[in-house]
Amino acid sequence: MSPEQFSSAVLEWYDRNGRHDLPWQQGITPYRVWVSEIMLQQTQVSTVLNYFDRFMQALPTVEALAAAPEDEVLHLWTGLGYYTRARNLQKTAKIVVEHYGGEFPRDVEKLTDLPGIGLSTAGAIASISMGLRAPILDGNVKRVLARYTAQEGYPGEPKVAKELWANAERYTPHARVNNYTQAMMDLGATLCTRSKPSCLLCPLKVGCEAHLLGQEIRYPIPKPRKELPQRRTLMPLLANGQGAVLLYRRPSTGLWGGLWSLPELEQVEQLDDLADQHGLTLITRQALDGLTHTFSHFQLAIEPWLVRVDDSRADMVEPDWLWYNLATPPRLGLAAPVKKLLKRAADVLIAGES
DNA sequence: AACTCGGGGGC
DNA sequence: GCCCCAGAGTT
Repeated sequence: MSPEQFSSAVLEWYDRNGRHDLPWQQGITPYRVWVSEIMLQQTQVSTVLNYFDRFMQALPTVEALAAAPEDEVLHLWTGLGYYTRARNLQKTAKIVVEHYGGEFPRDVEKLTDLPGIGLSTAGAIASISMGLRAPILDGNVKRVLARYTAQEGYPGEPKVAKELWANAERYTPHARVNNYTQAMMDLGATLCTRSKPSCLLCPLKVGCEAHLLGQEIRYPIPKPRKELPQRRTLMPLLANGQGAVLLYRRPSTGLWGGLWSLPELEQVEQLDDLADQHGLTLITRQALDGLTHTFSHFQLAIEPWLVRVDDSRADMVEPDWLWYNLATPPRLGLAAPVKKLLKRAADVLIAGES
């Protein structure tokens, strides 16, 4: 789509389906738009709704904000987080009052010089409250454009950010910029969402490269993951003469809470201690192929051992321990890699007996 | 380029 | 429990 077709489609959608009732869309002034934009930095609309009107009622003008005690401003901000925003808000209010006569400068560059106002927020204030043709690139627009252009690379990289900004500038129309800016944010917030985007309702689906590829979720490319911490553990599968493996129930809280799992050892020599604790006699041991299991916060390398034991002198009733019969498996919760290992053990034991 | 600031919601 | 959210400032 040409930039004209792009912005027209977005504006038409906005007129029919955009949000027009948000508090900061009423009685639009640079002051109200500015305060809303600062509140909305890294903060969802539903959260800001609980703060905006209260803030405006207490401090209705930039002069009131400039003159307020800092404690009052922070009080009005309590619970919103990122409290530097509140302090910068008042710093900027004082500058606007003392240096600009109470009127925000109609100039993106001068706006970005004010504390707490970066390029995107400056663009939003300039376009929405002043009608200046200024692009924005907040999280919503970033997502919409990254998908529309199937933008490769993590947007945090300067090169990628530069391309996204260039596209943001390219598609920003000369007319109705105020509505266009709001429209792009609405589009990103309501249709072009991070997960489960409503592409069928999207005015840009015709030209959207990500949609064309069926890869909407792939964009924007997420921040590169830091390498996960590595841990290792030994998991012995103690198999008795009846083809059953010893499991224990993990504490109800924490990792694999309440699930049944295999014992864990740091080194194979600890097998003797483990056997002693359960009154077992070791017969043979056999290393199985290792496997890795990835958690959200670390990666676990598992070294499984199939260990045949004699349990004839074992105490059968230990709380939170049981013999899991591989031929007639009971129905209980197993950690994923444990389930996998039990299947392997069953295969080996059956193959070994036949 | 990486880190910090923060509370809340989605999955 | 992560990731992400109408980001910006600091190191």
